[in-house]
Amino acid sequence: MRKVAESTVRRLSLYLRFLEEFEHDGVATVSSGALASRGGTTSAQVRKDLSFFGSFGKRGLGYPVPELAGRLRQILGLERRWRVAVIGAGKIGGALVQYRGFQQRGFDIIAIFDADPGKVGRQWNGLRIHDVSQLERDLAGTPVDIAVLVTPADVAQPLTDRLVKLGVKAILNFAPIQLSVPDEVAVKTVNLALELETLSYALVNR
Amino acid sequence: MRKVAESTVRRLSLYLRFLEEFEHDGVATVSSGALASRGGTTSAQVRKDLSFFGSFGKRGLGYPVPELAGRLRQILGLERRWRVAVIGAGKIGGALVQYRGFQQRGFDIIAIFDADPGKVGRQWNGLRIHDVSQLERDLAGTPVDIAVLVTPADVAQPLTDRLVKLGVKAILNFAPIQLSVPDEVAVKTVNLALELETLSYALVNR
DNA sequence: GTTTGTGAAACGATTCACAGCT
DNA sequence: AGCTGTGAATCGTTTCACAAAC
Repeated sequence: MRKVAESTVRRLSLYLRFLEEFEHDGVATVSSGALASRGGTTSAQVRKDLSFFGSFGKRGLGYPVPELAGRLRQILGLERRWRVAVIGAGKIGGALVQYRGFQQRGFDIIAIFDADPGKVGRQWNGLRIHDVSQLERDLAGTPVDIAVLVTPADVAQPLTDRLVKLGVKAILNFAPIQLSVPDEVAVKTVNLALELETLSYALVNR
Repeated sequence: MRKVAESTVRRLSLYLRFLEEFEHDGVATVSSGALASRGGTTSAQVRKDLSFFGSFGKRGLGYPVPELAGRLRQILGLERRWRVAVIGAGKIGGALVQYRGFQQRGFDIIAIFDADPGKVGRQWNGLRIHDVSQLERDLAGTPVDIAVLVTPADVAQPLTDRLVKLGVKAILNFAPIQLSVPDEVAVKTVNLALELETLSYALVNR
């Protein structure tokens, strides 16, 4: 079960969303074709994706909606809650902290940090913004699973090094920089400028 | 020159960022290896990526930094400015409007829309928030190249249809939904929940 | 000697197609 | 009859390796 493509994991995440809609509508079983059409892919792709993790369907019938949703939650690690620290209390950090989707999906923001003394001490969503210089002290007894980096590019790498030393095993990075981390740490970078530039490319190349 | 992989375009965008740093530091030429190490890829990959668009280097020497940067800007469509409309004046929309990277890279936000009467009429960064019901009237004489969708999922598709009818040719979508558009319209979806779930998957699978 | 540009090889992901179960 | 599960075929991307240019 090791060595599943990232593209597969992303699709599983989409399938889960669709399954939850089907579940909500009281649909009992769903075919790979139905799942595929909702997700812009093919039925063969859906079956192949699921086959990496087991066989959950019944031939001639399809997949039982609640069971498959449950298995996907299990596979994606959504049956437990994750402890998230947000580093950077700027506009994007603020939007993220407010975003209810985090909580809903099992991601609990347990701490917010910033370097600006004007922001430190303020409350956001009931959480006090801490001084990032106290990162090590404040997180000493508090395991953090995921750090969300929402800082300027120039401090992102040193902060990453500190977070890794604190035992953080996954980083969602919004700084426009390619972070270097040890192999055992997972990083996902969201780079808005880059997304816009792929659109710009698409606009000039047609 | 048609049919270049999206992964290639994304890397070109990264290379451009590095080239601009080299340019700033007064470096005159750069090898594919140097570019690769900054971007977490290989020298062969860099050369292959560039080879889709021409040959810009000198054997034995490397690539002339300012020339290559210029060519990449050209390829990526960053030599002109793009007109961007933001649909949705929520937290994320606000963060985007404030984000200086847009302006810097040639993306001018020319209009903001929202459905909430409490927000319509307010000023954001010198731009008045317009009523989204007036989208067609307000954009009638104003060509929009790119729309940034920052709305709830349930209104994203109908809004997309209206935007496409208005001639928008590219959409940066933050709504957690798979948009359907005609072939000639480019869509990039940024789905934060999905990014978090890939991290969650990485955390449980090691 | 160094580094590009590029066919060819290797690798990885998607699609096909069908046997096997319900 | 319908739909899954999966090897095999196909397609696309990355890496290799080397001749050509400087």
